[in-house]
Amino acid sequence: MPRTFGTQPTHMSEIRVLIADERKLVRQGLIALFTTELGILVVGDTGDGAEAVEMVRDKKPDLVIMNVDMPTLNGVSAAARMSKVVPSPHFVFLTMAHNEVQMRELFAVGARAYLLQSCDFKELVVAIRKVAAGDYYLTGPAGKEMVLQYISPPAEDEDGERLLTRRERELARLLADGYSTKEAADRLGISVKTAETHRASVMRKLGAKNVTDIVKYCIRNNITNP
Amino acid sequence: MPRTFGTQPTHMSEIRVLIADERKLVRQGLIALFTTELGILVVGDTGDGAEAVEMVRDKKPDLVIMNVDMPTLNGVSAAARMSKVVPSPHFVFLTMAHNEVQMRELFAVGARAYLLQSCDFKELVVAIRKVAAGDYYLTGPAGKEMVLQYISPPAEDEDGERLLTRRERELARLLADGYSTKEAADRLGISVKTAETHRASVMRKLGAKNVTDIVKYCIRNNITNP
DNA sequence: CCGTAAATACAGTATTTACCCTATTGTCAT
DNA sequence: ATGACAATAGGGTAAATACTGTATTTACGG
Repeated sequence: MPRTFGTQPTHMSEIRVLIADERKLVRQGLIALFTTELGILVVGDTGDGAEAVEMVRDKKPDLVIMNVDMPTLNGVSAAARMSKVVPSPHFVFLTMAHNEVQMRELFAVGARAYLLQSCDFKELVVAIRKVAAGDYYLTGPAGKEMVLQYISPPAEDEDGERLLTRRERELARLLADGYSTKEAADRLGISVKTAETHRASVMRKLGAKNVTDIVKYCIRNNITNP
Repeated sequence: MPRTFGTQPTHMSEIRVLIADERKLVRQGLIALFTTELGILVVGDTGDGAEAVEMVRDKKPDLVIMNVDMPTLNGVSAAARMSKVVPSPHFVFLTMAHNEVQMRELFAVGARAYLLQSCDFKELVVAIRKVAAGDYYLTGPAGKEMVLQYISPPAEDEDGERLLTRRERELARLLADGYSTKEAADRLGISVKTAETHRASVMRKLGAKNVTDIVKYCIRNNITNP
């Protein structure tokens, strides 16, 4: 296991943590909480997905605490990028609302822990220690035995929910957040034409007749808020 | 002003704050941050809107820091209920993403401050002190001069729902139901041009930038379902 | 009854977007 | 290598929307 070498002259070295959450207030709050927690060191924090990838390269954290609901770069794709960095970190995901589909995706891209933001800080610490020890952690209601079920099968889609690709979902989210196709294209750094293609795919796959349907789909699936 | 009596034998008494956010992790983080901030005392925290109302009654905070995106009881209606408590607190709202319409609604129900969760903790402290001093605070991009514009004239009626005329509301509903402007016009038996006028009025009144905002407004106000 | 404001209705024109195609590249598993 | 699929992008036409006006109807206080 790559995790068992590199930073363990004394096997009681601190767990190096990177915090990725678009809400600075939340990051600051977590940092404040971690200062009282021995054995866990926050080596960096960022509100931007792309920057998070950079910081993983520079700071080489043992694990990344990431908010799933990051509009600039969603958890799934951000995690996928970070996984490519040489000493790849583990991932602890925080989510607003439990979402079965989302959870499957996250474990598919290498998540080690999945926690609700409504959880207690103590629980987060427990999760971090477990993950740092090479273990998995799933929040209460979702049983631990579920983990194995999630990490192995890529979770095929029969609900008609996970048929969206990464890019399609990112676009759908931006559209639901009120951005026009053009604005969304700018945000994603792609051509308007490409964004239109993705949008068309989203609408075809969801059976959406217009943007309104996309908005409602995203609200129903906790991808965005009304 | 009701705020100037009750808890100020020494006018340097602490500002009593109640934190209402569904995410316990965030509440704990804020509490940790506030412990280092002199003059601000967190008298309670809750993740439930209804409980928040109770706590306002019991703890009599000077102000309530509330997350707008609470599913159990949304910010607008929660604030409306709390305002009815005898020494009614001021409100500092935290939001995930800036939303013009939402902001109007919040100031209509008595908001004193409106901040993004991506703001710095220092900014939150500034906002709190301003509000405690009887002032208003609006996050950076939204100019301060906007405040007066929002607090005095907007929101004619209590619910903020009847600021739309009959026709405008009918159209908004159809749009939120997924009909195009043209289809909605047909349904209402009016010209597309007229429908466009109504739609423009709706968007102006709600501060909606596009149809997406209208959809969300209708969902928030139970005019349609997601 | 009358004046005024608001609501409702509609038009023309310029610009933007949606929506239909096709097409290339890279990745990945068979 | 080959087929499947994701991601990228362009072209062209119809549709939607923005912007700027105007006219009729309704509501209401003086």
